[in-house]
Parts: sequence; structure tokens; C-alpha cells
Amino acid sequence: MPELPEVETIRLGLQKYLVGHTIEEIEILLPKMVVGEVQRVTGTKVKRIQRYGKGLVIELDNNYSIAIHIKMTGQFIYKGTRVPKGTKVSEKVGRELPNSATHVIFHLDKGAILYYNDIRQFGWIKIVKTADVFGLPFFKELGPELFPSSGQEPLTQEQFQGILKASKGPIKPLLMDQKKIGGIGNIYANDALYVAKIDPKRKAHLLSEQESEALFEALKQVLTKGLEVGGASEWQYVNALGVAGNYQNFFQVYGKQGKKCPRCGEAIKKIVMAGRGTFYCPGCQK
DNA sequence: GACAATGTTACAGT
DNA sequence: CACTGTAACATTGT
Repeated sequence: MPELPEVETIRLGLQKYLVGHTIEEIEILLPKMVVGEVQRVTGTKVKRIQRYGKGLVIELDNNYSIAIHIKMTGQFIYKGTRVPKGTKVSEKVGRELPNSATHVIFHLDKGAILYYNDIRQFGWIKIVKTADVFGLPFFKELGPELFPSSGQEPLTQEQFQGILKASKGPIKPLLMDQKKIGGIGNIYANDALYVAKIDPKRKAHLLSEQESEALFEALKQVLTKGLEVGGASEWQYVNALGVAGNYQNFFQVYGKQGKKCPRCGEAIKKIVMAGRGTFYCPGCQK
């Protein structure tokens, strides 16, 4: 999944296909994936799907919610009669469902099924009272985001500048810090810094007002593109119908080490920052 | 076999 | 206490 556009794409799919269904039974094949009051799910109807940063919340009609983080390799795949004819499931899902990566199966009314697959098993599913979702550490500490989908106030340019000014460390890890700004991960952080022509190693508080403004706009630009094309499916990500996204075809610098920068011709460089692959053009990112 | 992979999170150190 | 960096989580693919 993984970053805001991917999770939002899943949310839109679940909002369209899952809402209104009754969860008749939750079948848990890998017990550690699901924690909380599991028995509360049985017999409830799905009310709506919310997204907070990279987290998803399936709200049920009994004041309980299913809070989810799919981390790197989680997939939600919906199978039901309402799925449009001709929908092509990506090979990233694997031919048959359930398969070895399937850890939770939601049995729905009308014979529909929702599968949760997660190859690396890093994701989590927590059953809690809807009122307690924001007591969960991930949601409680989540910073504001550029494209909130569930009623939150969007991050403003002024707030963004304030966050940069308050941070002495390098700009790139800051963009990915979910406690400061929600929803941005490695792909979009790399690409936005390229679009804004800012070196990822620059100290956040030393960026000029113009640079911080350019970066804010660049983030909006790359996230909008990601949303428009249904997210990036470089790895395991697929939407709620099992269909891959296309942002990987629009990567600016992510995964392009050694390739020529389309802007200045210099070779894209790969370094490691805060343990993550970092891609930038030494020629035009200053 | 070594290494890296969209993300948190716990822990050690400063 | 606040901040920073590293390892860990588990699996697959190169």
C-alpha cells in the first residue's frame, strides 16, 4: 500500500462495494493479524469507510469499527456479484483466493467475500469501539494531511512551513514522519523533492519560504497524480477489486538510480536516509 | 547467500 | 525528556 493515494483508492473501492453488506462471519486464518473484540463484528452491517493517513477504518452499525493498517503488502480484495463484468484481477493477487497470503476472510451476505492478504504479515486489524479509534496510537499521533478524506482539516501551507521551521533534521525523513504530516511515504517523498528541485539532505528549517512553498505544491502535484491513476503498484499494491494502479509509470526519480535526469541529464543517485532508499538528481536538486 | 522492498514501532543511545 | 538512528517484524524476489 501504501501511501495516501493507494490507501484512498482502496477506501473508494470499499466504500462502493462493501458498504451495506452484512458481515456474517469473520474467518481468521492467522490469529496475530486480528486483535480486539473480534466477536463484535459478526452480524453487523458496514456503514462507511474512513481513511486517516495510511490507516483505514471500516465503521459498523453497532458502534464498533475495524481499524486497519496494511503496511507494505496488505491487500483487500472484494468478490461479489456487484463487481463489474470484465474486471481483471492483477497477477499480484495470485490466481486463486484464498491463497497462502490470505490471513482473514470476511464472509458477507449475498455470497460476497472480502479477503485480506498480506505477504509480509506486517499489517494489523483491530476491532474497537468507533469512539476508541483515536485512542489507538497510530491514529492518535497522526499529523494533518494534504488530502483528508474523512472530514479532517487539510494541512495548510502555513502549517507546513511551521512544521519545516520546527525541524532541524533533513527534509526527506520529515516528509515521511506520520506524526508531523500524514499519508506521505517513500515514493511520493522522493518524487515531490525532485519536482520541487530540493536536495533530500537539506535541513528542513533552512529551506526558504519559496522552497517550502514549492515543496508544498509539489507534494500536492504528485499525490494528485497518484490518486488520479489509482496509486503505485510497483510491489504488492492492488485496489479493492484486485486491480493494479499505474503511478509506477509516472515515477520521477523513485527506483531510477543510474538513469539520466530528464531535466538536466545528470545521473539519478541513490543513497540511504533513515534506513530508506532515497533517490535524487544531484544536478538539479539543490 | 546477501540484500532490499510502498511502513510502523520498539529500543538504545545522545 | 526530546530527538535520532538502528534493528525488528516475515516473506519474496533479484
